[in-house]
Amino acid sequence: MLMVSKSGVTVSGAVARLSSFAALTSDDCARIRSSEREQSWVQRHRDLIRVGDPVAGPIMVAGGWAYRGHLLPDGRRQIIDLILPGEVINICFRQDPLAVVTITTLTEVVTFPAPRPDPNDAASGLAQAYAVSAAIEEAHLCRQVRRLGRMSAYERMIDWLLETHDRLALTGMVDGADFTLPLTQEAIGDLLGLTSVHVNRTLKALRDDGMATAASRVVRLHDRARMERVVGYKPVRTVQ
Amino acid sequence: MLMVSKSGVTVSGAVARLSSFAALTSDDCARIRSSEREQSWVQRHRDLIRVGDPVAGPIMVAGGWAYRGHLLPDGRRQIIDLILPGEVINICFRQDPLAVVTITTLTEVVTFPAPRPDPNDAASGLAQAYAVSAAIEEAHLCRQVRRLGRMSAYERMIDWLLETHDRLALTGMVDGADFTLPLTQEAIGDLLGLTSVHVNRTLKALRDDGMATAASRVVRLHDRARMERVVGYKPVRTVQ
DNA sequence: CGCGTTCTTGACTGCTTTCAAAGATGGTGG
DNA sequence: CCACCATCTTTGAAAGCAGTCAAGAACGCG
Repeated sequence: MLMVSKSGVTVSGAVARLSSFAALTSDDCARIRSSEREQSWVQRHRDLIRVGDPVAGPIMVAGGWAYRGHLLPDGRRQIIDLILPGEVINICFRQDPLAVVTITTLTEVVTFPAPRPDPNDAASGLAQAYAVSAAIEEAHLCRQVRRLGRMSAYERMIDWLLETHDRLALTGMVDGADFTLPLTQEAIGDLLGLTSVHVNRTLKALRDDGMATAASRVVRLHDRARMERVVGYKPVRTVQ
Repeated sequence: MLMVSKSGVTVSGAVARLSSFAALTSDDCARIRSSEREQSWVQRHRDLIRVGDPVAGPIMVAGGWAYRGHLLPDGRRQIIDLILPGEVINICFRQDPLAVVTITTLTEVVTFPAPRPDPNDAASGLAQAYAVSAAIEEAHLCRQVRRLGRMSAYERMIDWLLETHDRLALTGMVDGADFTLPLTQEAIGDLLGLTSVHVNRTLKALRDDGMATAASRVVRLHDRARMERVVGYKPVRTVQ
């Protein structure tokens, strides 16, 4: 009865991800599972949250892909970072905060309110899991800056594919070296600071080099070891 | 007796900055001022904090410039974001956290431990000020991604100069349209994802266009209005 | 089956890098 | 006070990576 979109995770994936960040009580897990009932569907290409909106509380993205992004006055779009199914957004440590950045869906998305941790216990498992999740999000932001500032198109693509595979693995959304990637080449370009034309050429180069293929929404990493070597890849550390 | 480096702020600037984020009690301010006594000096080009180091508590950078950065295996350097005098680093909401990124000094730097907020009162003025500070830091990260991903060298330079002027103004470190910028053109390049040669050319273009000059460590914004128009500049909102 | 979106490829342009070398600057010691 | 040296800035010429423009092919949805 509780269905998620095609690119969705079961809530189990999301719980597994948070559990790997901090020890959740069985009550925590139960609260997450029960809030699944309050889920809402959002069409693709819709704003989930706009800059300046009040931040109501943490939100679980149960299924579908979204992004934090920025539109320049002349129409150029930059995708700041992706939000993958099973990840939690709107984690915030300020009182009565306002959103700093707009979040937009790339696919149809299913969300539900994630349980708020006990405000009197900042050390609770749930609060810690959210804090770690936020820290990892920030680490991904740093990686994104590094990618855009100092890597060639070829390196950016490799680094990002590896990172995305690892992130999806946390919620069990990979199948060996394969994963589903519901992004157009234009969206990939807006993420990696390239044109869609050059994304296409770069993917072709990766294919010709036998490193990875991306066809009909499925990515396969053929030679992960070599990809890691080319960009000096290190997974985002678990930061405690 | 308590001296700071040439590019330093008085602690008053740092207190003013935090006070603009949340209402600090006079006790908070007194605690900040009194911790100034525990200050330490760090030479330029030294790591203040290394990836994986345990995070002891918030640290005030009372004087000097530093950066969060990443070194690629082949020596390329990316400056993720700058840390300006009067800003607080190591703000963290995890239990027993480890540093996610290395922080390195660009100039001689003076730091002292910033007071820890009451762990039982997440709504205290100090805790809120730190939380807002961290949120603004993240907003700057997003701006940085946008700059690197979708702006030309010319636009990046303008956008960054405007942002830096605004950030320095929070601690009273600007003199009208002027401010001191203790960075080499190579460091600016590592920040903006450019070579030092192209930084030089870009600054020349800005000078020729009558927008801004940067000579002997002093930047002057000659035509802020036009600079803002060129890049569609909006200051980082106060995010509550 | 038809239409809009997305992908693919070619040819050409141009912004930024690379390589190189000369000039300015600033700090240090004689 | 000045010579000297390292560092930083400035400029030119040439190469290259990625962007732009354009058009045809493939795909997917109704």
